[in-house]
Formats: sequence, structure tokens, C-alpha cells
Amino acid sequence: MAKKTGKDTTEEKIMIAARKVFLSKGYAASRTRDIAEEAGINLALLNYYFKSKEKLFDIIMLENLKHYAGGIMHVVNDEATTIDRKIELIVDQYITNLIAMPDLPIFVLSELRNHPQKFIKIVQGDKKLSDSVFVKQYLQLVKNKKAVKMHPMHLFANIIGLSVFPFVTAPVLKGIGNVTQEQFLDLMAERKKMIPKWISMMIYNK
Amino acid sequence: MAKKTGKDTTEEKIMIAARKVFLSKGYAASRTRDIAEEAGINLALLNYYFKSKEKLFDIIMLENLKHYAGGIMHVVNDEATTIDRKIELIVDQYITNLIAMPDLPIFVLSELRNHPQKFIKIVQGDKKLSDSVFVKQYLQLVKNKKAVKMHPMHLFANIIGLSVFPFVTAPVLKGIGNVTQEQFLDLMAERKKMIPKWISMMIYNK
DNA sequence: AAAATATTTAATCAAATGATTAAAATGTTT
DNA sequence: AAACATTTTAATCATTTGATTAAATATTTT
Repeated sequence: MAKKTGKDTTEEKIMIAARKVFLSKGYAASRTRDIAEEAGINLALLNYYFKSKEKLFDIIMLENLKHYAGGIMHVVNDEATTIDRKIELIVDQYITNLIAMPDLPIFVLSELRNHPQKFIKIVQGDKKLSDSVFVKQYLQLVKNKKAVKMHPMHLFANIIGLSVFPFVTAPVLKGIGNVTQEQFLDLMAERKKMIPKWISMMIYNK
Repeated sequence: MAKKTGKDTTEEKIMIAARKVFLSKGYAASRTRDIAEEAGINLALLNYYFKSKEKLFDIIMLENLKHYAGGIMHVVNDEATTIDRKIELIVDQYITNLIAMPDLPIFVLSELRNHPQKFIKIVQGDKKLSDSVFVKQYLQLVKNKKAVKMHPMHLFANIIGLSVFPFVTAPVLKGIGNVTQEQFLDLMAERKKMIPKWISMMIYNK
């Protein structure tokens, strides 16, 4: 008889259910019973495997934070790629990920509000963006009069914001903009090419 | 003896407390007891005046939605102002409001996820953006070869996103960007002038 | 001032919720 | 298969939480 591994495990069934429930409702509105039911397991097993709702949540949150922030850090700090290419890669990766997980940003951002202390360590674990290769490259361009001078935070806010914001506000955009889900996804795919051009205009002023 | 009016009223004390508590924690994480304590009143008074937590929440949410979306609709549909001026006005109004109420967007957006049905009527009450004066003016520019052609949703997403997103993600930006609260506010004020220029570049391709 | 009405309080309810326990079932090792 | 360990279940706890009630207090009306 085959040994249970991977997704057959009770533990993994709980994780999958927890991802779904926490992601869609947030910590406070999620009930351990919701997760147990979604996983098709007895409620007590949740505590048996994960001790508490909070511990389970922390695991899921850490996973998601890595997923949300981790993917781009190596791009940001790669010495070999130009700043223009970095922007293309970051935007592409964000939008591709978000099409697959559209409710990730609201989840992360709203939990970040509710438990800021929980994220400080994790966020601070990453190298500060202010001394990343990306910023170094940008400041070099400014020095050489190739780029418009602005605080690098504007750059990050714009790159991430233009990529992420439409997903955060998707229901509104669809509602007031007369856009179907399918059209929405097409528009998001379009943005993969448009955003780098827009950012280029901002940086190079042309 | 002076009659109680305005902010002296128990009802208004509860409203003020509810705004604060709901805004900072969201519906699910807010306890009616938190609100009562914050207001300095007996818990039963909350139900005496507002019947239920949900009814109180609906009032606060409606208030905030109007505050968040209502302010710009008359600008968007004003025939007399140019599209460039509209953009300046919208960005200025958003950022000014958000500096005063920085946690409004996360609140609205995360509750929008949790109770989408509650917003549909309110949002649909507004005229669709797709047949606003703003869009009409933009399409006219495109027709006259003055503006780059794109789906108007990109325009809205960009204007609102560039204005709002930094506030939604402020803790992250401050954390990873080495920016103090004071610097953050200065940068946001800067954006009032920068965003309209960036949007102009996108529209006019220069 | 007395009566009527409105507001406030303390106590309590019922349901929901996170967690635990003891026993049963299942799986593994010897 | 017996002994041991792991996993699962049903029942139950203890708190928390939204809400209600009846009595007390304050305010307004007559």
C-alpha cells in the first residue's frame, strides 16, 4: 500500500484549506471550523497538527509573504541586468503571479495592517531596497544625466503600484468600468508591456 | 443647562468610536465592546442606538465609501474642465484626503473583499465611468490623434493607483525604503505634482 | 410636582468559537 | 499477533461575543 505523501497528508490538506480560507476572508473572519470543513477533516486535527489557529496562520502568512516579496529580490539585486530589463522582469513576474493569485495583495496588505509587528522582522530580514543594486544603477543614471532625479521610493511605488493596484481594486474597476473578468485579465496581460514603457517615460522623460 | 448636541451626543460618541475601531481593524476583528469602551459608553447603548454591529458598520462604511469615491465624481463629469485639469484635481483631492485618512483605502478594499454584495448597489448607483465626460474627452483626443489609444480602464487604474497605492502599502515602503513618516508625507505631497505629469506622458506620449 | 418618555446601567443569555480530552481507530514495530 | 505509536473522532470546556432585559436614572411634558 502506497504511503501517504504530499497532498494526501492530513497536514497538507489542512494547509491547502487554510490557504484558501485565510486568503479569501482574512484572519479574523476565518473560523477554524471553516478550515476544518474545507479540508474535510475533524476540527481537532487542526490543533493536533498546528497547535493553534494563530500558528497555522503564521505559517500561511510567511509562505505568502515570501511569494509576494521574495521573487523579485534577486532580480532587484542582480548586477548583470540593466535597470530597464529589471523593470520588465519585475512587472512581468508580479502580473503573472497576480493573475494566478489575485487576492494575495489584499490579504497581505490588510493583515499587515492588523498585525504590523508580525511583519517587521520578516520585512527587515530582506536587504533594504535603499541600498539595492537597482537603486545604485538608478542613481548612476541620474549622475550621468541620463535619468530624471526623484526619490527611489517613487520608482518602487510606481512599478509595484501600477502592477498590483488593479488587482487590489479589481471588483471596483470591473463594476464601474464595464469590464468583464475575461477582459480584465486581457487588460492585465497588456499591462506587462505597457508598464515598463510608462516607467521608462518617467525615468528618461521621453 | 445646555442641551447636548453634535459631538456630545451618545449617538455621535458611538459613531466616532466606531469609525476609529472599524477603520483600524476591519469589521471582523472589531468587537462591539471595543467600540463601547472607545466611546466611553455602556455596551447596551450601542444596540439601543444602532440595533446591531452590522447596522452600525453599514452606516460607517457608507460614509467612507462616499468620502472615498464621491468626491471625484463631479470632477470626472464636469464638461467645463479639460482632461488635464481633471487629472490634476483628482490626484490632488485623493492625496490630500489620504494624508488626512491614510487607512481609508485598506479598510475599503479589504471590506470590499469580505462583503462584495454590500457594495454593488452603492457602486452601481454612480454613473458608469465608461460613459463619463472624462472618458468622452479622452476618446475625442484619441480620435484627433492627440492622445495614445488605450483602454480607459488603464487610465483610471493608473491615476487612482499612483495616488492611492503608496498609502495602502505605506508600512512596507517605510520599512524597506528607509523612509520616516515625515519623509513619507513629503513624498506624497510631491506626488500631487508628479502624478499628473506622469499621466500626461502616458496619454500624450511625450 | 406628577406623569410620561427617553436614556443609561448592570446583569444575563444564547450562540459561536478556539481549544482540549479521553477514547477509538489505524498503522507500525517487534 | 502482541505491544507500541500515531492518527482520528466525538464530546465537551471555557471564553468571547453580539445581543437582550429589567430596573434605575435622567429628561421632558403636562
